[in-house]
Amino acid sequence: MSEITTEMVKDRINEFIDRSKDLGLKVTPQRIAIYKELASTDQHPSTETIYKKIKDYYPNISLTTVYRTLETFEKLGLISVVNVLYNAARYDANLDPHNHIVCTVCKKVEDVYDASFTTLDISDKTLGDYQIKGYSILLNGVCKDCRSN
Amino acid sequence: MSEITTEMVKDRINEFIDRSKDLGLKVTPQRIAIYKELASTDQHPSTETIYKKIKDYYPNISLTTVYRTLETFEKLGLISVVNVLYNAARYDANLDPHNHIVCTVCKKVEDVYDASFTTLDISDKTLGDYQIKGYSILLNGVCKDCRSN
DNA sequence: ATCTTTAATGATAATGATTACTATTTTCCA
DNA sequence: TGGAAAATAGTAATCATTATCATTAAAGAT
Repeated sequence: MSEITTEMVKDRINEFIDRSKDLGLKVTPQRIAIYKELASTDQHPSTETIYKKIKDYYPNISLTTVYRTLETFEKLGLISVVNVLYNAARYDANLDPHNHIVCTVCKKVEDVYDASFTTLDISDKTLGDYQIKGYSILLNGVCKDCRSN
Repeated sequence: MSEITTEMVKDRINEFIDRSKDLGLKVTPQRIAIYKELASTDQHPSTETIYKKIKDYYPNISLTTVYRTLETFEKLGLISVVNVLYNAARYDANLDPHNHIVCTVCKKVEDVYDASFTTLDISDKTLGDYQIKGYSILLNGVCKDCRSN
């Protein structure tokens, strides 16, 4: 939670290698480096950020490889994307309290009106160095259209 | 909630015009068109989608204008962005249940471990045509660094 | 109604993020 | 060890967004 020790990272890399073998993924130095960078931080880095870090000690790794590898890891559930809807900004003129559900396949977003999601008490709560302004809940699933294909 | 009637849209456009005047925003046909498109749908469209819709009846509107205008509206609170973190994919190797807080200024993302956010009961719930797989809560605020600048 | 100031727009270029393509290299199992 | 299949590197192409700047239009003052 607070500190990520080198021991913890080692363990997670070993787990990662085992899971890769189970999944039939080839274990390459690039993949280990990419997983290691991600497992060593709680900063939720972008592809570019990970790429730059690795470049320091693995100068000829390709940016394309980092993109492809993160996508592969994500599809297999080895890592997760913080922001599923990272492709393009999506807007909403409806300012009433509500939340959203996104189809993880086609990225369609629909409104969700559900009291149990709009009554979370975060009033005046302070987390770390943040004064919380609000929150949004994003449910995820696969829509009917995408299930039938 | 279910239907957006032309009456409702008219009302919202009138509100929009009033609020624009209050805010010192010039009321242009482009801005009305953009607001109208957004107020007429619950589809959470992208900039490009809005642009294409308007093109049909306003062929020489500029894509740049749509980008600029949506940003302006958002900054003034006339509309909202569904996905604050739309700039680039952000990854996480930590698969333990937790949530995130994002600084709306610098887009930094930090982990939040708070039982009240990880115990939402959505098990087996079905919403519309979705089978819910999971959910994520994104708190938002302004971090210490960004507040002091 | 016209003038004037100032903001908004349109067109295009530039940048940033991501994906496609392909020849070469590497993993890993027989 | 040898070879099939998968992964990588490098580059080009595409998609989303932002910057620039000359032109146009909104809105208050005359």
